[in-house]
Amino acid sequence: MTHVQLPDGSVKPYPVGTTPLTIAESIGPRLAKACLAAEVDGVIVDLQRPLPAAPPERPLQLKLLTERDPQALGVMRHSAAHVMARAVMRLYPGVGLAFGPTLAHGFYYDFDLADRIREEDFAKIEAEMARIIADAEPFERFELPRDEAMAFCADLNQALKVEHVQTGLADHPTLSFYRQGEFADLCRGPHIPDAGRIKAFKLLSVAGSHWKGNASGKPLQRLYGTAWFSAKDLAAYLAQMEESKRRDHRVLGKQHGLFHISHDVGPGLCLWLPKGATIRGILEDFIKAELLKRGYQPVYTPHIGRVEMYETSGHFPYYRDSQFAPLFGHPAGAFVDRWITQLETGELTPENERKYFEFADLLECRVPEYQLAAPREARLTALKAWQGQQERYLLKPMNCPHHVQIYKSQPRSYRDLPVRLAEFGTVYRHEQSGELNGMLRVRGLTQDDAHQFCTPEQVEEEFRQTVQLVQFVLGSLGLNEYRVQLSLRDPQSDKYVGSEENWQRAEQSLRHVLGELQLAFEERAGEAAFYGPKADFMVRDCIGREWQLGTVQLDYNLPERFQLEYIGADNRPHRPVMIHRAPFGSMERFVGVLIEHFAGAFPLWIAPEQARILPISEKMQDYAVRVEGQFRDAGFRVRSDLRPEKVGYKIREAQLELIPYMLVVGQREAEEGTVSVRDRIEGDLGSMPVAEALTRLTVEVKDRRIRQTAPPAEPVAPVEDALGEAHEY
RNA sequence: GCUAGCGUAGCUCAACGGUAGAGCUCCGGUUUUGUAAACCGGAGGUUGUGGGUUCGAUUCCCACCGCUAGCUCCA
Repeated sequence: MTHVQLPDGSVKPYPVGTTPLTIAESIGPRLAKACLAAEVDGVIVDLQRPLPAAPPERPLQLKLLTERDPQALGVMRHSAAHVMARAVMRLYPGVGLAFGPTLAHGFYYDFDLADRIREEDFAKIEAEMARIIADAEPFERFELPRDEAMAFCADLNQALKVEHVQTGLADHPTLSFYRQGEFADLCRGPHIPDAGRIKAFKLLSVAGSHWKGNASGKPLQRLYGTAWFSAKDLAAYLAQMEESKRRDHRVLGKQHGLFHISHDVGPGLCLWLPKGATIRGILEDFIKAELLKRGYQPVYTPHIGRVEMYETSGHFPYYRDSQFAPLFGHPAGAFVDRWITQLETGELTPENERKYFEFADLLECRVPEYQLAAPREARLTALKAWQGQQERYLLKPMNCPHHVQIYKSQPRSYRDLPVRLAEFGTVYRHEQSGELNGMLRVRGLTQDDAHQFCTPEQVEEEFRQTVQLVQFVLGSLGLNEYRVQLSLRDPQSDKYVGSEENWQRAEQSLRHVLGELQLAFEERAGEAAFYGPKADFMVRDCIGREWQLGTVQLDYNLPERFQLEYIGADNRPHRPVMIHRAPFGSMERFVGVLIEHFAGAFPLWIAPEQARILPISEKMQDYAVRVEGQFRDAGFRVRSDLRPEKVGYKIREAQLELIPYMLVVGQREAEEGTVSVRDRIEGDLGSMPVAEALTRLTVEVKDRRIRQTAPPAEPVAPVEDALGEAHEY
């Protein structure tokens, strides 16, 4: 017998091998019909999956999943991926199947296919899918031992699946498959009972991908789709995608003159236009004031630094590929650099080496110690010695080494700690061209950076305060929904530096403080920086999209590498701990996210132009200018629209420019000393004395009030990790 | 960087082998205006760059630059 406990708490016995479906039927036919899958002890399974034995004192926890459960949505989408693959196989015979997992809002399937799938082809694939769904054939699970499974995949001509059974699933003695009509696929499942349960779906896009996500792996075509339990849900999702498009910061940034990326300056290099710069300046002032209150000290550091310093920090060797090339003082600098690299990797043939040697002379790079007959190590030493004597600078990819030098510039006592050095530091990173995206991913960015140097005992308190700062900062901008990701190292990987002990200590501290602050956080292995673990703030915007913004990182490593010290109470030198943190992340990215979050309609305290004075006719110009002066004197960013246009035209324009307040002034206002206030959200608020309007706006700024122009519809919720590692097979 | 698609006036788009067009913006004029668009006129282009095919290229081909989506990456 097995014992099953339902969500209402009741425990009932059933014969072993009973399926969730049978149980559902025993409860009621309507439920049985509505069920899509079941959750047994937290694991989602097929309705037809026999239940294992369980004693009455530890019954199986069974939850029957219907359309109301988000997990069921994930299961259905995975089935939709199978349906799509089946349709593609019918239309493109010989297609190879890779993986087809679910996503937060849909699914994809990777295909190995010589023909190019284009968006024009979607209609016919969707039509084929619709046929398959109309047939409503069941998904049937079956299992095979490894050898048979491999032979089965080979028979189906699915080479990638065979490879995956051999490699990724090497430790699985038996493998499961799902069959649906003529279509069978290696798959962990689970699936919905039959394809007829897919009520609304749509193919979204096609793009390239690689086998097993490896950039050098076999190129595949990835077909993206989404599926829902009702046409209404699908429509809501598509509407949200439209909304994302409407909020695109690149479009709004251009429209409202916030920033510009010029072909002539270079890709990924952001030009802040006056309005964008105003927004950034306000945010910077806001942070600076906050840092002052919290004991930070401002510093400024140069945009370049010696390569050797970044070799010490580890950034240069680790991130070489995504940095701008070093600036060499000697014309042969880059040449010698390549020479060294080739010598080190053994790529250099004796003949080429002779050429290098001759060419070096032409470039007036004289290395007398370099002997072609000498051992390789000696030749390398000679070249490196030459290189060491030359000027070699790096555009700074990180601020930390510079701040470390400031820490080191004087002896430090434990009484001085924590030392908190803050700088809006601009850094340059040569991001891959395909990664660039408006302000969200750029090659030159300014971090609202700071480095805190503290004693090991102070780490937790310092970390706590820093997390609270990030919370305060995000909250001030109306970004109140976020989750914290605790990014830890991948114990398998060798990309991390530093001792095991320090890593454990650092990870433990972060975990402890986050727990204490009662912050919901999830741990992610393999996401840490190479020098330490970090807490990343994943912020949800008003239409439900997540952005990684602020970050707080713990670092026991750089202090080690740079031999940082402070004198302790025992009068002996000790090693401090560093915290790297940036509440916004980068100004570029943060402002980009804010543009999308507010759809360009910034709250009054941030808006580049807070109010515009609109005289009814040219006769009221003098009064308009006088009012403008009064607002400007009170610290507002205002201007007057003195063009000889009708007021309706001026209002329309100001409204489209998302100016928070319009102050209409005509004959009446001029006589009474009032302004007619128009709010961009509420519309006409009527006339009021200038002083009253000033107070109104002043309060709104002081409270940093956030009023959305158009409160967006309830975001379509993502299905989180519905099937975990389902794509593994 | 990879795969695919795309680069036409300041912006949004049309023309797709045969003299490059519209709306908005901009400029000039008329109108002196009361809460989302007054009217008239004008200017604006080496069709991303460089080659090639052709009598003729914005259109077809190649290379480069850039943009977009996705992949990979993100200190």
